[in-house]
Amino acid sequence: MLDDLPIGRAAALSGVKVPTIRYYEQIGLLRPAPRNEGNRRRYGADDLSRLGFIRHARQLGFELDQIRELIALSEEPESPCGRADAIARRQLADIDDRVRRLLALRAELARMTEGGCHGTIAECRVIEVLADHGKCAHHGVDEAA
Amino acid sequence: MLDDLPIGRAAALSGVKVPTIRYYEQIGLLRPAPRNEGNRRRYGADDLSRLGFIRHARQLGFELDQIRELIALSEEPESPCGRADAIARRQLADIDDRVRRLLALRAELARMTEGGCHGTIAECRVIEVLADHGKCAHHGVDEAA
DNA sequence: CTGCATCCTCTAGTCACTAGAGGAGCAAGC
DNA sequence: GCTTGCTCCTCTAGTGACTAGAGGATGCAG
Repeated sequence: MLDDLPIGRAAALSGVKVPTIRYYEQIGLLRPAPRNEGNRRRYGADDLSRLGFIRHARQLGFELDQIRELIALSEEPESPCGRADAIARRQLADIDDRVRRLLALRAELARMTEGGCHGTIAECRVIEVLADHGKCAHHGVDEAA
Repeated sequence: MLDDLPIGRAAALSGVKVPTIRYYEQIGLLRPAPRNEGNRRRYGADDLSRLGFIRHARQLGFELDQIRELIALSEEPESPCGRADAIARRQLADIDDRVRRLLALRAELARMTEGGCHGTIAECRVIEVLADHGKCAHHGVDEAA
């Protein structure tokens, strides 16, 4: 009976770690679990289902605030689904952007490591390329500093 | 003369933000800058070059510890470059892995948003798919929770 | 001198967890 | 009943790479 599970069982069944479940409760993504006389949390099927939803959304790269919104939407079955769709589409665009950047970075690293490495640092393409930004093939990709 | 620059100029010329420069000095990636009588940091060409190296490596996704190591290597021109090459190759493999995962996630999101959205939450594929993990096309991609 | 921009240190926050200290509860085995 | 080992509890702080902002000092132009 999925109705009286300790947190360890809930973690095992949901794939979400014990401390992470506590964290989600703390930040309000999961309702506060009722406790037994020993003050231990007790979880039911609804909780497992919620955890699965969160886990799945995290895997898809949604941020917790987006997940919070998706959950709120899921609890209002009569509302229009445009908002959920927009969140997912934005996520899709974000992934596209990240892939594009990663592929550009990959190309540069491949160039760097091309032909292997047979000598010393003084002749090393990896160090050389990092040190000479004129050789940087992706100016404009500014995601840090 | 690139030999007596205040931090703001160094930031502008290197593309690394003022607080980030201070941060890099704090964590030892950048030597502590000499100060003028007003206790303001002064930077020279070598510093700008170092900042450029760090920035470029960050853009390529190297972690600061890896960058620390690459810098140490770059300061020993006679040493074998196998280590730098290995760091870069690992980064390449990491990017490949991330792209692969992102593409799998993209496929699932695309499926989710396919056909647009015309109704309510009760019929919403985004919410439906997140709620039903049997429909999850990428079991095994476990990068969170 | 005033005002504004730049610089300083320091503390704490961001995001999504994660680690661990110190203690309590629980159940099986003796 | 006692012991042992596992699970659970709260709380604090850490991770990585920054980032924000408070409160104050410096420098320069008007």
